Amino acid sequence: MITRKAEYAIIILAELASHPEGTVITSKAIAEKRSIPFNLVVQLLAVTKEAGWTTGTRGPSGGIRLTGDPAKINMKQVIERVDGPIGITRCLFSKTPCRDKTHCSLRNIWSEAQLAMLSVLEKVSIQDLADAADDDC
Amino acid sequence: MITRKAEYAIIILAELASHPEGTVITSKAIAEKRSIPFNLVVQLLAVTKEAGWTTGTRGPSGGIRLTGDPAKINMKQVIERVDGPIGITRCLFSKTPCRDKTHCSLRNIWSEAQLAMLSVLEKVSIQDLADAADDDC
DNA sequence: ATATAATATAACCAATTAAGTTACATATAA
DNA sequence: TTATATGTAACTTAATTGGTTATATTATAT
Repeated sequence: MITRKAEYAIIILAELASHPEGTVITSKAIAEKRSIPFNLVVQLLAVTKEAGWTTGTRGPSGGIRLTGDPAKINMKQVIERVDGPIGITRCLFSKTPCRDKTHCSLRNIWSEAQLAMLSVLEKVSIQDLADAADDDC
Repeated sequence: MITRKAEYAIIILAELASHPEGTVITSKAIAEKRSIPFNLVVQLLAVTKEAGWTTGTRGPSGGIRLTGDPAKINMKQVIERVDGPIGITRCLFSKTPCRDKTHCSLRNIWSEAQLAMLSVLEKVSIQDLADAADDDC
């Protein structure tokens, strides 16, 4: 399962993307605005920083901002950064050869199903999400 | 995540489907042939029985057989029976309205991604898997 | 300078879930 | 009537998830 943390990270990035460029927003403000536990925001910003997507400036009047283009960050990338490799079944994590032919063809199907899912998530960027927030629901 | 139990159930059903009609196979034989813990086979056969897909006859020379047409059982159905409702994110389980618009559009994307995955799993039947076991890998 | 507001980092914890086990009950063919 | 098979339920253990706590570090406003 895609964890809540990954979902939070996506929301945090979308929040940052919807802010005027050049301005910063504090972790606390993000946490309050998007109803995410403050400590988790901080924790996840460490991940996004590590990925090179965000930077923070400390001290009073400090805050967080995006470093790059949110149109170039897609949902799959964020999920993988936060949760690690994606696998809809345990089977897809193992690198050992198939146990038998049924198992092997099954693996191909898991793989196909997962690719179908990921192709959707790859197509949606953080920018898309920031834009969507303006549309009707 | 799709659990290993669901995967086992699929393998068990495929094994049953690849047996000559009218014959039975014991739980123990299935367990050994497919390298699934015997107790899990028994546990999962309770689920497939409940679903109306298998029946067992007890006593010596007893065993398990399919009740219906394996072409009419698809992978999604089996997964849902064993694991319960499928959801690639926690979000998709909740029935509460969206917290905000970003969250809402995000939910739509999760939903779309999940549907893409499920449409693959819906298309593959137990019969397909039993047939595939004969093909090359 | 220094107090304060902010990010940064790491370790910790409780609840849930996954995977498998154990124990026992029931039915039936030989 | 006994051995062989399925059926049912409760239990156990390890990993994961979601979140908390604690502490360190940095930079600005006064």
